[in-house]
Amino acid sequence: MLETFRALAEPSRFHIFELLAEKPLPVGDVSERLGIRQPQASKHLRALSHAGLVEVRPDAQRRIYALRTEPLRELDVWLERYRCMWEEQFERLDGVLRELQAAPKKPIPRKKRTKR
Amino acid sequence: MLETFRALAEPSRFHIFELLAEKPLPVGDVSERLGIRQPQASKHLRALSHAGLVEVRPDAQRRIYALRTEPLRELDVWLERYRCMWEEQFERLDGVLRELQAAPKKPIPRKKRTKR
DNA sequence: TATGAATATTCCTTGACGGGAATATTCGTG
DNA sequence: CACGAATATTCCCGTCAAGGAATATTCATA
Repeated sequence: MLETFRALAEPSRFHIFELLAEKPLPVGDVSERLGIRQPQASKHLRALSHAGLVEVRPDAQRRIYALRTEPLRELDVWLERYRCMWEEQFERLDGVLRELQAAPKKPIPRKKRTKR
Repeated sequence: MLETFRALAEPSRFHIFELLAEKPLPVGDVSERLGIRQPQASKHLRALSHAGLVEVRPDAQRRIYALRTEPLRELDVWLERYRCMWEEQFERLDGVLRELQAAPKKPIPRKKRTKR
């Protein structure tokens, strides 16, 4: 879970991941389509692989990288716990705002920010 | 999206997020229950806030932090694109393995890893 | 308005990480 | 078995982020 987040938090890796969503690609194609150098592509792919987000299939000297969606399934399972809070969220936010604006118990502070 | 990943990739922040899933808490309680110092708690909460994952409600000198699930909704939307690949994934993985083991076109390499 | 509680911010140091360049490795082929 | 293509690894460097300690800020209250 944390590994998944860490891996996808990197812009290039996220980009690579989405690129591989179309279809599996060898390292060369990835580096070319991302506009990054081959070593970086290899590094990022290794990171993604370490996180279980991609899998490798050797093809001669090439290595075809393809998506692995299992970590995403875990992510989905984790999200499941929060789905029930989605509608509730709006109500609470709305409620809080309403409460704050309708009945300000505290007097308005006179100190003003002069930062800008 | 990237911000969400980056924020939750940090163990302490992930922990805080899950803690706040139970109920909103002031900074002191967060730092105490996480076993981290107050300044770090404030910092992490600021990061989470910057990522839109929590919201603040002032209460006297205290600040009550509560979950915001909207980024998770975005995450869910993003996941949507990959859900259709979940069953497909198993078939493909199975297919590749079957193909590799049934008809190895390439001769088995004689170089053996002596790493271990 | 001085005080204490709760929280935020700053400064500092250190370790992790990404990019660049060079080099090593793997693999098919002649 | 030497060579070239594709990829991986290593070394170096600059940056960024996290933790620790100290300090600043905010707020209610007496």
